[in-house]
Amino acid sequence: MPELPEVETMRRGIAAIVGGRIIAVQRPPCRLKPIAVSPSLRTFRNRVLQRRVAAVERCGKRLVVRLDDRAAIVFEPRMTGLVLLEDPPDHDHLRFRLGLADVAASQLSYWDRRGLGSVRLMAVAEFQTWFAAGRLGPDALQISRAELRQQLGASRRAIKVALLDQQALAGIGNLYASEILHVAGLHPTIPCNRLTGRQWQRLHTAIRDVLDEAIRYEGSTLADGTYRNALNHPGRYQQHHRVYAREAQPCPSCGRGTVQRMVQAQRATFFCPRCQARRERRIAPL
DNA sequence: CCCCAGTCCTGCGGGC
DNA sequence: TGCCCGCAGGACTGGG
Repeated sequence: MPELPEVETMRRGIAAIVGGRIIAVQRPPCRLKPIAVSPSLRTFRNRVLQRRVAAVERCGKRLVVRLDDRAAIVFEPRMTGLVLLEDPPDHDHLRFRLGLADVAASQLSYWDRRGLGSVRLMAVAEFQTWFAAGRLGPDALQISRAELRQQLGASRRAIKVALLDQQALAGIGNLYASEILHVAGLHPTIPCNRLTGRQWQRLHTAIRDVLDEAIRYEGSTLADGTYRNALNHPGRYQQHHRVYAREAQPCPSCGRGTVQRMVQAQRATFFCPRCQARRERRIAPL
């Protein structure tokens, strides 16, 4: 579930590791299937021990810990991964740990309940090649309106499905796709190539507004309680969701529609049929 | 180009 | 009380 706002909150939360020297790389004993760590732990250690953390960045839903030697440790939390300074929620799902010296934070932990996430050490050149190959589109917070339209405009896919395409733009997942379309007043099934210029403008604004708002509330912690920030505190944006997981409840925007749930590309989509009508009400001519 | 189903993985809650 | 099953969905893959 960590999407752009949650990963950005993680990034801000671990800023205190910058300047730290890596003095340990551990994979704590765990009876569960190990998560993907590459290269092997031995090679990983050889390359990162005694290196310093130069910066902590974010690319879409990935957290990038840059080292002082043109390499980076890339955390990809996928559904249930957390990057923490504090002790994790439990030790059964603690998957990976960096020991640090010379900074207040003595360790950085990667915790992942379902274990779908990964930790990869990459040369920065390798990472950039990966971007250049188009595996990851422009970051959803950086993308311009023109770029957004360029990336998605020709597609016949439903706009909701297209927003999840990380090759088109990076950072939006299932939860925020529904929230963004609601704020933009767009029906989730509209094909991208049918959106008008005005609708692209609304979509672009809504992407920025919803993601910024979610970051301000430190992301969304759903009913399962999994998501935590770097200090093991839950997010608060779930209290401000307009449609996500609010099926059959009154729409908080118009107060008259009822939030509907549908399935697109095997994923739940939530929307208000009144705020997000397939055919927009046209402004009455004079 | 794009859609769909299957894969990975664990925990939770519904149904019986 | 327990067990099975479906569901959650991010990234990826193979088939159509």
